Amino acid sequence: MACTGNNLLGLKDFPKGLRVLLLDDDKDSSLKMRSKLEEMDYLVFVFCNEREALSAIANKTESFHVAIVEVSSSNKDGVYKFLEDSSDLPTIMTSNIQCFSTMMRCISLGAVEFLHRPLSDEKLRNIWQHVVHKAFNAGGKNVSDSLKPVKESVVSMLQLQTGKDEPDKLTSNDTQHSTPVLETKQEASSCSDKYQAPSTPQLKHGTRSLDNGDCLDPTTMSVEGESGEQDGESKSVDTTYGNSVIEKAKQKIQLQQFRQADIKEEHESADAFSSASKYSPRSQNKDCSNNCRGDAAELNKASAIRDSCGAKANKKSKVDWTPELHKKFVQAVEQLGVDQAIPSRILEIMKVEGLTRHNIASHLQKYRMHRRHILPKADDRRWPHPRDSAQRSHYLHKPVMAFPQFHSSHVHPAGHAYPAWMPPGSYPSPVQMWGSPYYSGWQPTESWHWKPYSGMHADAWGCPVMPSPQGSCLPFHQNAAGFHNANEMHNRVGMPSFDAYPAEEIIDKIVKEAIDKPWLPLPLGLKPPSTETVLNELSKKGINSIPPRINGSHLR
DNA sequence: AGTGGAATAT
DNA sequence: TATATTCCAC
Repeated sequence: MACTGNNLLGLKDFPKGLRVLLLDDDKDSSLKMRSKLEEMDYLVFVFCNEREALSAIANKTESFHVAIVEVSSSNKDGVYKFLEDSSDLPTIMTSNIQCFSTMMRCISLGAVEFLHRPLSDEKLRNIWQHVVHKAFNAGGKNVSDSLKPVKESVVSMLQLQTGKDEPDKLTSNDTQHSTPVLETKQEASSCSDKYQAPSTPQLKHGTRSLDNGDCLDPTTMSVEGESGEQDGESKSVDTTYGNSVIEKAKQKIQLQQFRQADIKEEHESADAFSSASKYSPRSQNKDCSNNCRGDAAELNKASAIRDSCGAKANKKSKVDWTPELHKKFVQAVEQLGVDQAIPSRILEIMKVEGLTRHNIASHLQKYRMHRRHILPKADDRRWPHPRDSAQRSHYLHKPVMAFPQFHSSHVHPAGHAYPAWMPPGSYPSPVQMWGSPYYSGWQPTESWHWKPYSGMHADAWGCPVMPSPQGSCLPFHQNAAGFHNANEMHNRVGMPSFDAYPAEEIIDKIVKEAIDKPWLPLPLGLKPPSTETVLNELSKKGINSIPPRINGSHLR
């Protein structure tokens, strides 16, 4: 399989004999990978957990040329540890998960490349590049014994290649990697320090502060639940991590997380879901009592290196109310009207597979509770008479506090991912789904797990979600923005404080918007007024037609 | 029996 | 804390 191209004859059977450390706690996955690699003439050594792998490395230093490490939501700790402790070994990450921070952290810890599954054969075959790269970048003296032969081999190959006008492809259809690598390596010694993977934008090892590199995102974890082992190489294995990837992941998340919740669902592919238990760095395999392949893997003995990893575990039973899901929920509630929103109907409208009435009831309970906090006694309130400004203010100031959520959805419209370099404080934390999106301080680890998909928090509790994309929240957002700056301090549960009241004119604006544009959803807390009152009001404002929404029918 | 909703458990 | 589960009235 390896070296099939004509021009590879000169390269002999180069990758042959390169020793690959394969760390993957999923048995099936590692077996597949192993056989592929062996087909390519690599020598593969499979490990189920990082301990075994690390001890193998320690016992026989430099006995591996390159490592391939599978990272999943449940084994990140181990993987990070492995990366930390095996800094000398070029390590390629593979994963089903689309978690940017995980990716970033791995790279920061020294991984040379992060490949998303499914892996193409080409990617796999080309892992030798990292070995060569290291061989030439480690500096003349520091080239380890195991790398010397590689280096010499490559040098001789290059000499053989001299005279050919073109470096050529190493494999029949390799597109990007091999050529540049081969071209560079002659001057590699003069090449500066970086050991840069051929296709992965990479940070210098250890340069990056990892203070916030934890992981972060159950939503992301959900992604990996997807039939990871779609062996078809159909998907392009693009190592660049563009927004499109994130977007795709986001789109899938919802379905996946419910699929996984469904007990009947059997084929869970590479990674079982463990998002139910929050990931806590540095607590390897600790909280895995009820599932976690990590445990199983850890129990494996070194002698059993090449097998016995299995134990796919657990189905997650908890529904993860991702922002998307919540958005859908709120949408349904809005559609039904808060008063008429009952679990069964919400369920109907949401049409989310796997979601049960109970799930919704539970969420609804929480939702209502939250609203109650925001709008204490709101139910008893009546649409205030504008003439009585004191009363109006009294009635409105609390409902109004929900507006910042519009801000959230507008300044950062759903579907827009923030650049990774954007300081975390620069965008509203998705964590504030239930509360104010304005708290911009650092979140506890488990709290900011949505960060990578920062677009996802677009809707917050009570934020009326538009059924159609009209940008219709804008007015509210603008209004809200006017006062909310004075209101950035919140209590510990993220609820807005009510100390500062919005300016009267802002309230006026909001009310006016609500009246003038009845097709927009009412801001949270603004109860549809009685027809009578409204008619009164409208006539005062010179409006004679009665918008359908105010008339009692629901936005559809 | 099925539902909604509050209370309670995990 | 978030979500599931239980309980109870209807």
